[in-house]
Amino acid sequence: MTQLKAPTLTEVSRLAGCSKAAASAVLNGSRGNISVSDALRQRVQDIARELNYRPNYASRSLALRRTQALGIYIPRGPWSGIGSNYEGHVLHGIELACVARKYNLSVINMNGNEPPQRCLDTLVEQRVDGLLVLRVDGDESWLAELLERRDAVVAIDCHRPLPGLDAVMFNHDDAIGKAVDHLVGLGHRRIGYLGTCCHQTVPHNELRREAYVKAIVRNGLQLDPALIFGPEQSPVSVERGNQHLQLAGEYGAGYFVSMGAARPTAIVAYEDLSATTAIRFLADHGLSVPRDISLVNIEDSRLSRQFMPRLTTVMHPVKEMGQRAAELLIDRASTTSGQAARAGVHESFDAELMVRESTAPPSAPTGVTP
Amino acid sequence: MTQLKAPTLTEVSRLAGCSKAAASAVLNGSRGNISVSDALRQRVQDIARELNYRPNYASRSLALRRTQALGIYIPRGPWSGIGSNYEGHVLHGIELACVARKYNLSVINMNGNEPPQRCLDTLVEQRVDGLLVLRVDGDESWLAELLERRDAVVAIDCHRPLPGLDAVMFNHDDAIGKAVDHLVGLGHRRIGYLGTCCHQTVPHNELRREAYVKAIVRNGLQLDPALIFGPEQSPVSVERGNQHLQLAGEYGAGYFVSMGAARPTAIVAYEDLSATTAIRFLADHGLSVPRDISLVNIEDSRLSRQFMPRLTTVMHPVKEMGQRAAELLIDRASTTSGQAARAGVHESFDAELMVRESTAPPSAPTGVTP
DNA sequence: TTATGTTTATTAACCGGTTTATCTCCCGCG
DNA sequence: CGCGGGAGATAAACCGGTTAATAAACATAA
Repeated sequence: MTQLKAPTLTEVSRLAGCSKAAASAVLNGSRGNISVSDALRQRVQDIARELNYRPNYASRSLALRRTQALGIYIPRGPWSGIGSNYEGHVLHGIELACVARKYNLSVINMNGNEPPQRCLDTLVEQRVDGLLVLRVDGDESWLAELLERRDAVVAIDCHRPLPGLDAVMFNHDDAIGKAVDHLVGLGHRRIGYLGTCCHQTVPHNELRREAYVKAIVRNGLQLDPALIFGPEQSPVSVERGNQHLQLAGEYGAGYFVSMGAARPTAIVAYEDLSATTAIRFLADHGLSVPRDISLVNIEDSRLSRQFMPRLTTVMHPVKEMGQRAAELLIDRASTTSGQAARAGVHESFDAELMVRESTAPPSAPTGVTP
Repeated sequence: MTQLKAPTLTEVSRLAGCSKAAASAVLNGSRGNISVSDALRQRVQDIARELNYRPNYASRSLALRRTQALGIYIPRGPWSGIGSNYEGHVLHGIELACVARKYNLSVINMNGNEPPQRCLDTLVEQRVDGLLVLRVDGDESWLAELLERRDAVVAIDCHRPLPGLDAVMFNHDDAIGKAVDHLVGLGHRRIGYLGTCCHQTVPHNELRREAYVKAIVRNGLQLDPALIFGPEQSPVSVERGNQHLQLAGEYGAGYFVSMGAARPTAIVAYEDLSATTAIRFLADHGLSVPRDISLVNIEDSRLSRQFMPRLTTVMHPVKEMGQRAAELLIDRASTTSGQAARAGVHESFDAELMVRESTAPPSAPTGVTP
């Protein structure tokens, strides 16, 4: 069941006593050669307002070969899909850009319920003018087809630059760098990295680990591989899934605790679920954060801000990234230049350090031996 | 810029050597009187597959006067808009239903960036076949117009039954009842309610407070108005906004602490931001949860599960509610019965109690005097 | 006076599907 | 042989907009 029949342009023009073409020209700045007198213009506008006329979307899209809509594809990832802080902020940014440019947002996938191939369909069916793809990590073969077809696509958080693909990306070096610098500034010398324990490829983890290594070296510290917790140090092979971040926190904390006096005095932790689980584990083993060990978390959330202690966090401007991505996409979608070669714009976003309660100067002298 | 030209039905029919009508009938079970031979059917299907033909969405919508799309409107509320656990789960459920029924999801508003009147436009423009509206609380006058036009609308979490409006709703009585029963079962007799401190109407808060009163009475306990924290007990008039939930936690905890020995031995808290802030305040004043005071939280989130202590929570099946709402809407949108009088279906959802670490038997004898 | 332009429109052809009305076979039946 | 009827198709009219082609009216210039 649908509403009472909506007024059409034909009706408006009939009531205004003019042609459809004239009415059309009035109700949206026509790009053609049609011009209208002020009197007629006024008449059409009055009638349209009176009838509460709105152009039929399907018809307009059909005629214009343009939908003024963007699609968004959010694959299920190591995070919890939409509902996580990350996706929420990205969507907020995207929506801001869409509202500003009068675009609509069409959801293709929000929770991994649909295969990525559905993106292809959506574009071929011309439901949307362009596509935003979140978190391009593992297999991006399906993206290749989109790029080949010269569709408008922008990736948000693409783990490595893909030729010809526009993307907004995290500057992991900056984020981890700021975290490490902060800890070094507090006097820490033995800084651990608590990554994931998932054996499947999780690109962020690798990029962040590399960033950690760079930051340690840049600060003139001794790089100790034993201070890095990753899948190799995990006692159990963990599948990517709901629980793997918590398990990383637990196993990672266990790993560091088992080092005894050689354990790090500070930890950079991959994500807030890991970080908070780690803190709980440390507490269960008599270690208090930040008294006995400091911890910096990557990415922000309510959890980071509400936890006891509140987590010192380095966070990316996720909302702004979403907004920028949507702007890039709308630009690309509305560029008539058509088949021009793709440049592949890559924009990288720095992070911000939020100093809260989970970091403090090391309690013991910063030597290696107890 | 857009993709290489997509194949049209006309092209398919030309290559198959038949009419558009025949091709159309093959590629979607025609409801008309057109029948096609197996040979032609096969030929058309082969060609369509080869060309990777997909019907143009706008054209199809125009001809069918139906978009197979649902709109979702999420006003900015006391919660943080999308990105919160609540919205995330609702969306997940909605998406499940849409995928199952082959509907698309179009976003009208996710973060309060657009006024509700935009819903009207979207429906008049026939962008969507129906509308899901989240969290109908304060002013619902704009909804009246939609109902008048007999548009397909389903509300999710509507604070009170609106005549003629389909809705899925929280059963607050059940949720708060389970929370209070749990505490009573543990031996608590003085149970407080920590609501909001926002003077503006927040319907959930009122409904939950009423549910609290019913539950206390039902359990044969003495109803003590002093055990209810609401806007009247708040030292400061707080505007609805980002911080009001945290402030409620702080002021509410402060209020209960100030009661001295007469303070409740257990608290039912409105929301997890309030609950965790309250726990922090109590800790700052030497009161430990659950040792000195128990706390049950309403609604679940990562925060509830990761906090120390993990929060005992009563939670509604939000995902299922979203799913059911979308199903109701799709039913209503696809019912051709048209102008039939609106029944106004209301479905109420019970809650589940998750017992975790923030509740325990009261430490002191349960009398009123110290 | 005639050529030239400008303003103000209209007509009709799209866009790419769906569907109604119609038409032709071909078969069986009386 | 004549007729009804179903299977198998087609042509053309929609759906509701946009726009190229065109034309009428009028002013201006040569």
